Amino acid sequence: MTSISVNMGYVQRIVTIAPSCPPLLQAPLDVDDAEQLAAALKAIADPARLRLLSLIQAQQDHEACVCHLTEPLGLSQPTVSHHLKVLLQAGLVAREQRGSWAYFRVCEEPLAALRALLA
Amino acid sequence: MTSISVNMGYVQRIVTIAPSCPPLLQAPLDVDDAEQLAAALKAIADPARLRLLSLIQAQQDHEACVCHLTEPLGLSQPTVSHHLKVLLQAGLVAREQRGSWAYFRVCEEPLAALRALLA
DNA sequence: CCTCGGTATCGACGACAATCGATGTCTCCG
DNA sequence: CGGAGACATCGATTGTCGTCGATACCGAGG
Repeated sequence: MTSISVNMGYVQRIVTIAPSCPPLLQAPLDVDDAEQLAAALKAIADPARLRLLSLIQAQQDHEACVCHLTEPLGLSQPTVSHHLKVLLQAGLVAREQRGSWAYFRVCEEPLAALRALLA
Repeated sequence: MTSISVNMGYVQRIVTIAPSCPPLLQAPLDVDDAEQLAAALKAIADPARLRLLSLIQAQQDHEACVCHLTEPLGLSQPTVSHHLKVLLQAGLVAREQRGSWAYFRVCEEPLAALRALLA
């Protein structure tokens, strides 16, 4: 089962794209599957979040803390933190606290699952 | 070259995802590439539009006119027309007028291009 | 403890997008 | 040419989202 958490408005909740959810063009999507897939896609349909994923992956060791991301992104620290939260609750990044710093890594599995559902 | 038209706000414009645009996790995305990719993703990050693509593809002959889509979608005709316009300008569907009816077909190439960029 | 620095949350604001009813446009057909 | 039907556009409304400054939280080090 492919599990993807998504962001529904500002009320965050966890959903699961069931194994029965067919690829987009292979069978008519029911209402629930469409909403879940759309929510997952919304999590990455933002230039700041796409650049965040790309920037994190571009670091050596493929991880970064917030203070290394605000300046290359050109966004304020609260805004970066907000986008990381969206990505975190979408399951697209993982967070690890080490001392005072929070390190983020990209999770590639949900991205691969999304790719598969676009077929 | 992979050409994808996208919807920027309500001002529609055509952009091209250049061949130099690297897959998301293989090199840091520059600002323009990120905006274009996000705009293309936004076109499909909507449950109504995902269901539209799915519904059109589920018809025999893989095409449908608007009047066959409003009822299974549960949306008004102007709303369906609006979503089809977004998909049309994103290059994700093609429109063909035959008599009084407008037939829409899914374009699979842009979807494949999007999948490739998520790697 | 108390401060300091990194990060998250809050509240507000402005922009955008999904939806609909009303209306316009175009095509076919009598 | 005039009516009917299919579809697009317009205008208005409502909800959502990206952004930031201010502030709260929290671990580390003196």
